[in-house]
Amino acid sequence: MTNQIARTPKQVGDAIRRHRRSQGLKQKELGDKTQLRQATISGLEAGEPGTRLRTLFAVLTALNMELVIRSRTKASNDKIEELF
Amino acid sequence: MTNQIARTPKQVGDAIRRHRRSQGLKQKELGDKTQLRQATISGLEAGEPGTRLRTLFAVLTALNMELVIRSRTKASNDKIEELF
DNA sequence: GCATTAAATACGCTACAGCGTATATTTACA
DNA sequence: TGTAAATATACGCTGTAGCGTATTTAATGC
Repeated sequence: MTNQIARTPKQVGDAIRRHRRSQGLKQKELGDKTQLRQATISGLEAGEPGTRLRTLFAVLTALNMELVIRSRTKASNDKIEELF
Repeated sequence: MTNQIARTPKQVGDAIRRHRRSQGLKQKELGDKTQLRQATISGLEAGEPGTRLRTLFAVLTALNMELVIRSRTKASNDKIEELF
C-alpha cells in the first residue's frame, strides 16, 4: 500500500516525491499547480525542516493526498493494514 | 479511534491539541519538553500555516505521535478502520 | 558520447516564524 | 464570583523560507 509513515521531514519529502512521480509530474509542473517554485518543491522533497505547513499542504492538496495523525502505538492496526 | 485525518494546518492543530490534552499536558509543559515557547505551541494548535515542519515534528515526537501520508482515495480502508 | 530535460543550488530581497519577555484574556474551580 | 491557572496575544529582534532570476549539476534518451 502507498501509505507512508513519517516521523521526520525527510520521510515526508520522500513520500511526496514518490507520489509526485507516480503521477508523472515534474517538480516544475507541481510548482505551477501550487504557485510554488521548482526550487521550493525541491526543498520540500529534500526534507528541509524549515518548510512551512502552508507549503506542505499546498503540495499535498495538488497531489490529492492527506495526512493521518495518530499515536505511534499502532502495532495491531499496522498488521491488519497489511491486508491491503 | 484516535486517528485524525488532516488536510489543513488547522486540522493538524486540532489533532495535536486533542492528543496533548489526552496526555494531561499543558502547553507550557509541552514547550519545556520540546524547547519551544508556550506561545509557539499555541500557534501550532491554532493552525498557523506558517508553522515549520521542524516545530511540528518536535511536538509530534514529544507526544509520541506520527504521520501517515496517503492518497485521499481511501474509502474502503476508512471503513475497515472503524472496526477499531 | 552528446544533447536535452529534470533537479539542485546560488544570490539578493521581502516576509514572517520563533525567540525572550511580558501582559491580556479565557477557563476552571473553590 | 473571585481568584488562580491556562492560553492567547504583543513587541522588538534574529534567522531563514520562499520569491524571481539564473546557473550548475544530474538524469534521461538518442
